[in-house]
Amino acid sequence: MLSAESVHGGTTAGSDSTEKRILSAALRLFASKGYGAVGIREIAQEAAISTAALYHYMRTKEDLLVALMTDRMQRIIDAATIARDEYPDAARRLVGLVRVHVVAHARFPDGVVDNEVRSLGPETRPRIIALRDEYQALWEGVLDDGRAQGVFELEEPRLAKLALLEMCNGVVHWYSPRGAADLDRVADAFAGMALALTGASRAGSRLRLADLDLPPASRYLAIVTGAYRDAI
Amino acid sequence: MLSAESVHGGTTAGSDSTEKRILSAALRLFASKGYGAVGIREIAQEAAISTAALYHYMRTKEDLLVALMTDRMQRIIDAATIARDEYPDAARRLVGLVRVHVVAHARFPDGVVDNEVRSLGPETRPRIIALRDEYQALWEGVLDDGRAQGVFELEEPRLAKLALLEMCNGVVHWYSPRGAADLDRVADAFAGMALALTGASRAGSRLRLADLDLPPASRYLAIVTGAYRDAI
DNA sequence: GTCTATAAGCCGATAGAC
DNA sequence: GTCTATCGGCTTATAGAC
Repeated sequence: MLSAESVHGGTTAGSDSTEKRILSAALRLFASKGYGAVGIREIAQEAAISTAALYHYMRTKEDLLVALMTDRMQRIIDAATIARDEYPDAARRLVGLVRVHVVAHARFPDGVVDNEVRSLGPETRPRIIALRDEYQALWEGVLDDGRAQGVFELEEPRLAKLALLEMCNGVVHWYSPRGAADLDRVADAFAGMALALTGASRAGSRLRLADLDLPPASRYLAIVTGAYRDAI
Repeated sequence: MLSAESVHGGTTAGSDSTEKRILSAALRLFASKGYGAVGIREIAQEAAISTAALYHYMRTKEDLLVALMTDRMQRIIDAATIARDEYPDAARRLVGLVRVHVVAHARFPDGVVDNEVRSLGPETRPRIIALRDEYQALWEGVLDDGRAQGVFELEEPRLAKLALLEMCNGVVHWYSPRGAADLDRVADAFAGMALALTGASRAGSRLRLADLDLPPASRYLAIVTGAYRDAI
């Protein structure tokens, strides 16, 4: 049966396992057309098997969605945690979270997680919501720390968290790849806007991305591709 | 046949016209479940008519979506234009756009416009995209003016526009009404964050919402409810 | 594990009576 | 303008052979 772990690769290089082909096809289709608009025939055809064979790997179509969402959430939580823990200060931590989120959403179809929670039934929804809350807690923690340290100036940290996340989520709606340099540009522009939005400052003057002496954007690309290794 | 104008009321108070009931039911269902997940039987039942009668008012299900999206886009363009033209300076204009957008998205199911463009066919999509571009041009104009006036500090105004719009769109995903005072609080928090994100400043110091001496939030609520009068 | 065949029901849309 | 009845096709999911 499908599970988050089973998304990871493990077959000999060259030909993907049937399971991985199914998950890959489903993710691609769900992301582009929406869960409700994708039929299992379509998934089966894209994975080059029959619809009946599909049911050897999954119990219901919704299981497929849950497996994909769980996998994506766990991967981005992993990547975000790594990025956060690389620095102790809230400003650099925030930049890490933004860069990871933007890069992950631009390079992988992670938008399904944000958009398809409503497609989940009452039994599966709470599990995904819990993962989403875990991820949001990461952001909330950084914002609260930054406020306590006097780095951020936020009147409504909870609303700021939601604003930042939605602003970064939006990337999936308009970003289309134009090379790695372009992705870096977008990720850094968003990191800069996040610093501005949170009112980040040091010694009374506005803190900009360039002031933080961070490693090049490729560092964050590496974190994301690491956490998404063998991802579908 | 359905059109944006026909959404406006005109019947004697008390009982809505069949047309309005249909549009109202469709909008509510599309917004909560997504266009693809809603059947015409469901719309018909919610509007208390048969599916056949539905086809007296529309040609296809997609027509229904197009009519709703066109209506919403035109209304928010109207409201945003009014809010923008109340002040000549870019900072107050930006605050007006943000407040109108947040209030409209929180009080009306305007999220369909943002989320369902992918459900449109190749014939209807360009018409909605054109309206969306018109609305975005309003935002872009304010950002460009503010930059020219030295009020905003933006390295990537086009990305800033997208970030601001997505951040405001996100309100539909988490906002649930807790009274008018709460909506004002959210709208003003977002206006403040927009000023911060754009690096708004005057005489070298950061420009905050309170510095702008704007009328109470009810003014923007009035603009929105005016533009959305008789809206479904 | 994968197939063909099919069940049971919903899909958008239409015919034709009133 | 609204109805009942229905078309052809698609939906999720299953039975049973191999």
